[in-house]
Amino acid sequence: MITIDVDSTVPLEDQLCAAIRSAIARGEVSAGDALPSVRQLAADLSIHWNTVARAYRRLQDSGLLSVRRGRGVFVKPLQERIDVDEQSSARITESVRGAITEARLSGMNLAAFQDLVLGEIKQWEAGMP
Amino acid sequence: MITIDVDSTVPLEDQLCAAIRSAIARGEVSAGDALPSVRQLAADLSIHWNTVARAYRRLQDSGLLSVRRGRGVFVKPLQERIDVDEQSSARITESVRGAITEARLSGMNLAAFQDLVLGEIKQWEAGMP
Amino acid sequence: MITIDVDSTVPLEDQLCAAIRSAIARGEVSAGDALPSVRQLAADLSIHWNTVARAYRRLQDSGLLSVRRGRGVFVKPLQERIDVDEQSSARITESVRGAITEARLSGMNLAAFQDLVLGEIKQWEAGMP
Amino acid sequence: MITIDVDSTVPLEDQLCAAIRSAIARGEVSAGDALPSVRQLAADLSIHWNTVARAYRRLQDSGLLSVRRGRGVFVKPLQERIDVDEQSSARITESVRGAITEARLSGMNLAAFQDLVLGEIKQWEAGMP
DNA sequence: GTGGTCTAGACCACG
DNA sequence: GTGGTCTAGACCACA
Repeated sequence: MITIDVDSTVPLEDQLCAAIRSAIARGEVSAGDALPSVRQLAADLSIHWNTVARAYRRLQDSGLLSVRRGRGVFVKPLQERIDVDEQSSARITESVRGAITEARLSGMNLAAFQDLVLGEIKQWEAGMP
Repeated sequence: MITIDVDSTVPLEDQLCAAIRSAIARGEVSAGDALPSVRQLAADLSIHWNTVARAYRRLQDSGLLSVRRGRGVFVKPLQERIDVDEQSSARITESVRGAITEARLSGMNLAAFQDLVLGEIKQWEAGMP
Repeated sequence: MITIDVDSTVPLEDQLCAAIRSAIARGEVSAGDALPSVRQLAADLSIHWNTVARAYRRLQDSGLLSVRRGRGVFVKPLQERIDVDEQSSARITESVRGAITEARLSGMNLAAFQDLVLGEIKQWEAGMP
Repeated sequence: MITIDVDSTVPLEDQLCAAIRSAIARGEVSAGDALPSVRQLAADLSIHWNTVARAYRRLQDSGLLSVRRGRGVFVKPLQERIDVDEQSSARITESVRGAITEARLSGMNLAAFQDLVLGEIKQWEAGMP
């Protein structure tokens, strides 16, 4: 399910991108699936369809979606995605370091953090088919 | 070392906050240490001092820094910080999930991700005094 | 061989026109040769036959193809083509300038660019009957 | 000088991108120079400033410009551009082949084409400092 | 002052 | 029907 918070200071477009990325990552939509049309999703979220179109386009540019005029929007299969190799590896590491930064700043115990991470990974594992 | 990227779309102010948080988290500056003055840091980074002042202000509001007029800016010790438990726990989890999302989107192996995280944690451990 | 990229932002119709023009230019199909039928080509490319029909129509209008109902689609001989002198000269110059713009933007050496062009021309020469 | 044709079927945004690329390539604006502000250029061209902003952003994404909120828009020096190596080389070759395609389609003589290209290159040379 | 985001709605071209 | 482009103008955040 894709949801956004119109009261957040984070731009709707960014929220949408994140929500869709997350939905794909969690497997809620699979490769080849069609996403709601620009106008449909906009209506569901009560935002302007232009905002949805911009988010879809950004995700196409980053290789996650295939936006086809007159056809609709589709999730690309993993192997056809562009950035799998170079960029994404760096982005994952960056993400992990960001999490560690948060943990250290709040004085979290090293062991506690490790538990947290392993717990989240377990949930990931559990959700897998 | 605090660096920023003037070409990024991320506001300089946000970048600064993140960079200072990260420096504190990595232990480059310790509790009680003084940070460069607003004008000094602004000159070092070639940005407007107003931007630095606003970033310092935000970090003060979130309890990380102590800004004393005429004295300077100092890193607060952990126990004096405000947000240790309440918000930060949620933020850490959010961060970890973000990392997992990235990993899944790029088709990364579960075990590989776990290795990556544990490796980063080890580096954290090693850097600790 | 005619290929298209359904994920491109460039309209399929435009891609098709360009691909056919290129195939003719490269001599893959010669004057008098028949092109695949609208429905045949559409099936080969997995696109709507309407799109193919429109592309053929455009190329007919620009004098490259001859579409004969019930017979098929044929490549016109050069001398029967319409636009040999008038527009095309301008278009060629425009094309060349575009290439030069690209070269300059990427800081390419003048001599290197000249070599590149002469090399490509040689390939053209070699491919000629 | 940056001009566009509002009657063209080519999107204004695309025309703008091309015009700015060309202006940079021809050396009308140099590395470090400021471009007109979004609203200024829009007023000059009698189009909406949003369209200008989108074009500027695309050129930033492709590494040609540096768009700084609150500061303005600047031309990046060559060495700081992103795509100099891999992509642009392919794009130049593609461009050259496009020009050759046009030439062959219009039945242009091989020697004539070569002359045309060398002439254009001379103009490039002449315009260089 | 700058650019960024969002809404609103017209109009177009593609499939 | 789809998405794409452009205009228009409000509102915001940054420098």
